[in-house]
Amino acid sequence: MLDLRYVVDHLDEVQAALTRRSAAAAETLAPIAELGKKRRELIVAVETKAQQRNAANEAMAKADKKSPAFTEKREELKRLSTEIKEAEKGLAECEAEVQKLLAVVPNLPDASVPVGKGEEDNQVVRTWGEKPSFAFTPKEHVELGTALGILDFERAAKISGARFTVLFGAAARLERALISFMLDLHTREHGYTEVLPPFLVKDTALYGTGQLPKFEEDLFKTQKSDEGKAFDLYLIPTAEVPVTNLHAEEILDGAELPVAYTAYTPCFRSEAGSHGRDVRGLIRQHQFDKVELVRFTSPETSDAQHELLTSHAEEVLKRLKLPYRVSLLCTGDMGFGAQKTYDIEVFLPGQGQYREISSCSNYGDFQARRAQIRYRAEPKGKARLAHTLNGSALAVGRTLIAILENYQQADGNVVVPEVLRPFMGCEVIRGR
RNA sequence: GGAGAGGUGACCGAGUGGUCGAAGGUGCACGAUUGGAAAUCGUGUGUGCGGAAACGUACCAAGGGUUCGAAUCCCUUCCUCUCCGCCA
Repeated sequence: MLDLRYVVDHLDEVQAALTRRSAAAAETLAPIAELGKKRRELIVAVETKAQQRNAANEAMAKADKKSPAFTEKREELKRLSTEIKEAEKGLAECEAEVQKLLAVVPNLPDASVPVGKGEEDNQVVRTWGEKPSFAFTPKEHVELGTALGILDFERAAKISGARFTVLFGAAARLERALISFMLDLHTREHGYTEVLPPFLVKDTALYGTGQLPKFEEDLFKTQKSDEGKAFDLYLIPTAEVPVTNLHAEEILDGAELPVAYTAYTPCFRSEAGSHGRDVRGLIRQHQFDKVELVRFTSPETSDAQHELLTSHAEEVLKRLKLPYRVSLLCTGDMGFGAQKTYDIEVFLPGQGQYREISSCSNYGDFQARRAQIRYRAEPKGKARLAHTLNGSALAVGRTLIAILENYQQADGNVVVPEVLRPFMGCEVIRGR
């Protein structure tokens, strides 16, 4: 969420910045600023009256309760009190209105983010690794996995419908190996603390990270209701939600920054708008595994921390010897809350193209303001909003695909990347 | 699921209608003392909002109500703890 005060006081500047991302979003700013001004006026009005009431009440406390003056004063205060309640109601409505509007305004893009409409305007900033060469036509993971009997889409559909997959044998084990490998790397070498958070969260947590109120249709919501007692939790779409909210409404000790967490969780997405895209295989699923990195930093260091976090995600691909490239997303392709995002795309020989396997974003104070995540740089200093960052490192299912496609052999078997062999207990996947 | 007890500041804990943003303690910060430290003493120590500031205002789980006035009384919800039941 943007800072209301800043929007009111620097409307032109904020409008210009947001226009780079979306003209439509920028148009909502003027009415917000108007309401912001109105809000200030209402606050002054309410507080002036409250001050009168408080002073009068103090006098009442000392007055003789039987005197006629007391009775008279009481009547007067009754009126004032009613007035205050009215005024407070108006203020609350104004406040609610402005919050409602502000809650759906996306973050301002960082100055270094290129302006663009969509994917095609993203900038490739670096490429790593050699694309493998094959003496045969490389297959896609669906074909490979199905032939090996380790990926089963039909049975998944029987149980759960479209966009689910059953992993058997070596694939299930590979998934688990990847999770362990990634977590070990991040905890032992990159300094992250491992977290295993709840997979069901309250709406407030989703509001904190920005999925709500605007993107409810992408989420799965539980509905256990009995006799008026609601149990309305959402399945997490990413570990970012519970992990970032770990420090919601907290004031962190500046000396402990940056705080770095890594978490494995399954992720659940209804992907309501994605009908027809990536229908085959496990690229786009309702449920998938992901290892996430989350960092809490000071504003001064968040850019450097963003580069660092991205490098941690890249390191996973380097160790697995999977070719990839890193793109700086343009304003039109960035997520709602991000101020700057790098996508890491892995090369999939079967598809003959790069596909997203990680997205690493700096959210600035956008999430911190929503979730009230603050820190104190000096022991007696003022509490300031922290910056939050997160990135996938990596999306496990897509990593599994990348391994199948990049390490496939002419006979349809798949060589296990060296670093995973201790976890897999074998060098080649030959079937279940 | 049944029965009971609670939710007060960084923490512990007092406070049953006005003088309470809240005693006392711990912790923390600064100062004094000391060769240095411990101990001791003194001072300070929440957050948001409005304001250039002075200051004002709001907040004692959350929301609503009673009252001129609520941390204190009433209602609802949420959460925590104890015992029993159920359960991986």
